[in-house]
Amino acid sequence: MTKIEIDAIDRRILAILQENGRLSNQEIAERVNLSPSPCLRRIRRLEESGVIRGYVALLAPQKLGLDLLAYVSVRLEKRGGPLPSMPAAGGPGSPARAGATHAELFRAAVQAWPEVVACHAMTGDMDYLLRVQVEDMAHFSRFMREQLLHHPSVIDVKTSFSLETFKETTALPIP
Amino acid sequence: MTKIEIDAIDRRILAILQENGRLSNQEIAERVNLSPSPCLRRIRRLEESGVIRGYVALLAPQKLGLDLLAYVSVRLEKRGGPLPSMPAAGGPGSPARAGATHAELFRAAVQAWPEVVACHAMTGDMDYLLRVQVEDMAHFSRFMREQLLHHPSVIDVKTSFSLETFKETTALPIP
DNA sequence: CGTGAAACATTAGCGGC
DNA sequence: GCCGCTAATGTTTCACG
Repeated sequence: MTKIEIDAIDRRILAILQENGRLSNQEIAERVNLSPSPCLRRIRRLEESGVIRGYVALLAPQKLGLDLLAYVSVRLEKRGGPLPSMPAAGGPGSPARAGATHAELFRAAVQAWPEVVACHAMTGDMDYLLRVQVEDMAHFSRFMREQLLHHPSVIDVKTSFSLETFKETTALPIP
Repeated sequence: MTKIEIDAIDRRILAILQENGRLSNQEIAERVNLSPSPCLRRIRRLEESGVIRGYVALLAPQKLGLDLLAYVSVRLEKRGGPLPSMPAAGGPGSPARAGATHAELFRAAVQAWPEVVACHAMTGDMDYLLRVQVEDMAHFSRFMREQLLHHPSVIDVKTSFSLETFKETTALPIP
């Protein structure tokens, strides 16, 4: 987590790459009025410092048949863990660990569920907010029944469905 | 919105590009056991059909000083628009249009606010869910006062803050 | 689907401001 | 320190078998 100086040119480079991560270094260099080598040096510096976390392709959920997006608020059991003391419990491959708290177990489960594309601990009545992307209501129902509600740490859930998405960007407002 | 067939190799290509959108075509071709040209043809087809929406760089909010993430539920005025009938109201550059509904005005405002990185119409008590990314509580407070609560269509808001993000991926679960 | 060749892009080293 | 040039290397892309 090295501290890093970001000047006006760096900010322009970041703004460009947030919109199109596949532009060639030459193209970017032209747009920021630099020659290719210093431009590339800046990009590498931004990558190595972690300001640029990575490059990804964005897919269209509907084209893949992922027509249902839900936000699910979750409340967890607070006291102790579900396995108070089982020294050698769970064979290899079991996610359960002795001494694991409800929160730890829940977070590990969330990592393993591909339909959960985001999970935050939140202020307010509920403990976690999950963003869940699935094909349809049948899949959502199955996910709730067999995964989320089946999880021993989950006490309560509240779901809201997205009717329509009006804005959805990975581009952050660069200060 | 052309219908498109996606086979097992296409799915592997999509999975790879969702993780790293900057891999060379050669590298991808190797991983899916194809030579570069048919692999590139598949990628182009996925791009042109819209399954691949685009390529972006992902930035680290904290490295940019964007330390506060909030989810804001919004309820809108339902009846009529704020300008019931002003034939030529609003100079050039004004977003207000004669006959615009509250929902239309609100959505246009959301598009123009860079701190709002996502906006969905939702089921449940509230009409919209906004994801808001800002530097700190001072900026959030200013955004609420001067933008969101100042908007004529907004009746009521409820905010939850993210305490910690445990999962956050742009990678969709390919069915 | 695969091959090969031309066009293009990336990257390291070096000199100059 | 940061910029820009050059030259070698690697990658993309297209016509064709």
